[in-house]
Amino acid sequence: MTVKRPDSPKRRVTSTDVAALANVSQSAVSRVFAHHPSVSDKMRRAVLEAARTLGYRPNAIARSLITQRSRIIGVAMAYLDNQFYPEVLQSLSRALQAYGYQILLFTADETGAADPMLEQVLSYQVDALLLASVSLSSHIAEECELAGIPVIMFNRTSSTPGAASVTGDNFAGGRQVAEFLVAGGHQRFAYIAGAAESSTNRDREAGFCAGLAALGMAQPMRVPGQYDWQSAQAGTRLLLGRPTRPDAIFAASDLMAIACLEVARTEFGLSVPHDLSIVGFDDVGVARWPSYQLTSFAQPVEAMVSAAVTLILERLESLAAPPRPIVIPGRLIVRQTTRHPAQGLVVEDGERVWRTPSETTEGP
Amino acid sequence: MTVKRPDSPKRRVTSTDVAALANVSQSAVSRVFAHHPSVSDKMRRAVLEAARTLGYRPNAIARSLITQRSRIIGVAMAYLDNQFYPEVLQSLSRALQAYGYQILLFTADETGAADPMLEQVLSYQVDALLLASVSLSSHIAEECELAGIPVIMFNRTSSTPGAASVTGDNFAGGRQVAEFLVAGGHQRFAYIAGAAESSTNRDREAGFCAGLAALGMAQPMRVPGQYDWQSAQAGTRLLLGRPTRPDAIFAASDLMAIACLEVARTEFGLSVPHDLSIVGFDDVGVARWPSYQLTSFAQPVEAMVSAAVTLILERLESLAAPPRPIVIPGRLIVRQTTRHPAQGLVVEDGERVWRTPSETTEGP
DNA sequence: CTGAAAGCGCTTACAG
DNA sequence: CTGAAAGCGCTTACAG
Repeated sequence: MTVKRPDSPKRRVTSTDVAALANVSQSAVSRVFAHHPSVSDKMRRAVLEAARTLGYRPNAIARSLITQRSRIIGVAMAYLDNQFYPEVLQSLSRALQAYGYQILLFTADETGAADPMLEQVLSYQVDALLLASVSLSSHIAEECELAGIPVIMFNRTSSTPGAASVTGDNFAGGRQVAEFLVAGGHQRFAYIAGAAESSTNRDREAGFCAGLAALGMAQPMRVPGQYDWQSAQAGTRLLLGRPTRPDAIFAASDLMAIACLEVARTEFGLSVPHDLSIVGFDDVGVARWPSYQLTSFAQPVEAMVSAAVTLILERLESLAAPPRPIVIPGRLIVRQTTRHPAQGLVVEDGERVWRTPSETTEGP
Repeated sequence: MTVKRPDSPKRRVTSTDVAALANVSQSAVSRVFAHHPSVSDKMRRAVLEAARTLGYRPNAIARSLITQRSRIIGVAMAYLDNQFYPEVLQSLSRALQAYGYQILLFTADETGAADPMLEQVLSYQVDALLLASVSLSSHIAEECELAGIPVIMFNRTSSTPGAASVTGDNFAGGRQVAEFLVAGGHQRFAYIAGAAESSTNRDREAGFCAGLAALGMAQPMRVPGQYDWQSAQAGTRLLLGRPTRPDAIFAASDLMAIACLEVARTEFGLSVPHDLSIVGFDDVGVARWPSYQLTSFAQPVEAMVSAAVTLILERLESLAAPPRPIVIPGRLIVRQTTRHPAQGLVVEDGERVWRTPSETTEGP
């Protein structure tokens, strides 16, 4: 009644094979590779030698089945053309590998439909799911939590209060951008929105509007967007085609800010920042490229990733920790796409940074 | 003698639970979810309803253990700051998901050490490994093949003859760049190299040199590089600081070409392409950005990914197919960073493309 | 079409 | 410290 195997090219080496060669029990082999304390040196040596001879590696699949832990973290991500996400992915992968966890990558399909993905996530018994796509509905998160899989939102929040999430300080970022632009003497503000349903867009926009309002400025002109190049391009054309155009545009992401900058320069012949100031959000690598030198509110990838890893480990390796939202503070990095206020700029780590009056203790 | 489970928050629903509720055998549940043909409609309905009630999903880990197939493809990648790789990752993920395969992502650590990664790849019983990092040694490929795991090289070749690989046409690409630049009337050529040990760099450089030689031109000046921004920047400074500087630079990747372009413009005040022509390789998204408009040899990501998926499926789902190298042809996309020859440009899919004299049938 | 049972390769309580 | 054995949740040949 042996189960027939689909033509496996070669049988893999198992702990039983190693045990036979080393003349010990299969349990002993298992104990050696699990670094179980009660193993004699003699046995350890025998097992390791036999394992080396045969080229044995423990089968993580079998281990997962019995331990109920796959040491696999599902990561759902989209928008890989926004450089922020590859940066996160690389950093996250390194951080998790350091703790012995691997990443099973899920990307949304063209339609953005999350349900086929959900089935896979649940099937593969991932230990936790990191949801890093703004467009994926919270539904998937609820289903996973229901199935006992911890969900960590990344660069987004959940509608569920108290859910685990890591975000930059989107509201404060938006507000700082407003304060910075007002201090720089700008008069007519505009906002190029990210995806309407995303928490990042909602908070960045709310912060920007609140900041302007607090300083007695009119609310910004607003064009819709989707966190992509196309929509930012279209939005910029709309804004700059108006009879009285804005003199400061805040775009919901760096990618969108760069699209805006390109349109302003090449299609409208504007000089940035002389005719128009532009601010982005994320501070991705391209923001530093000489042709752009984009002023941007920095989301610190490393700190956000560390926080996410902390949340994951808390949920997996201890019972005590309740899920919670973590907000990572950021800084407004001031480069060449904005007219600058006379005061309030300080240098940190070789970058010029804006400090809002409330934050700085230096008087005039 | 029940194995104690580390405090699992909730027991997951198994096929046995579903069987009990539906009053059928566990095998029946398994057959329904495996789409086994011999299942009565009545039973199928009963099972599916019970499954829905309980929120059952088959456990892919358990399935993997018995079928000896994880339906997981390991993907080893680095250089995620080179936009080419995120594009590949996104496309590959979609393509594999369509066939029911998932991606387990491995990234090289800071030291570039591949061995810890190797252990993980082998442990997780991936069905195949796609090696997409130029810096990872072929050693890891050999170990995997030895363990019965098919390895597909992506955007690199293997020293092992006949190994499975997918690459752009690096040699032809380099040669076309040479022919194009010579046709454009350039005189002094330079090459900014990618990582010295990489097959992509070797072939691109060899093609470029061969193309120049065939047209009776002197060999290019050469500066070393690492496929990154820093080295391209440094290399460009070296090249442009010479008493007789090149009038055409071919960089081994778009990322390097853009770094080169930035240095030429901002540090040397050169006008591109008036004073200097620059050509990249890959045709990533940023190459199309208005500030760059980079002439670049395009590696078609979709076609390369399709070929990789084909190779993977051939190895996994049929015995017949021997591993083989696949070379995907590319096109030299002509934009604004090069002086153009009077003839030989055609328009395809809205892009200007260079056709070498040997390829085109149109007379003068 | 359906069920009972073996077995995938491990971990771990139990007994010595 | 060590071994025999149960069991993780499936798939599948076998028998009916």
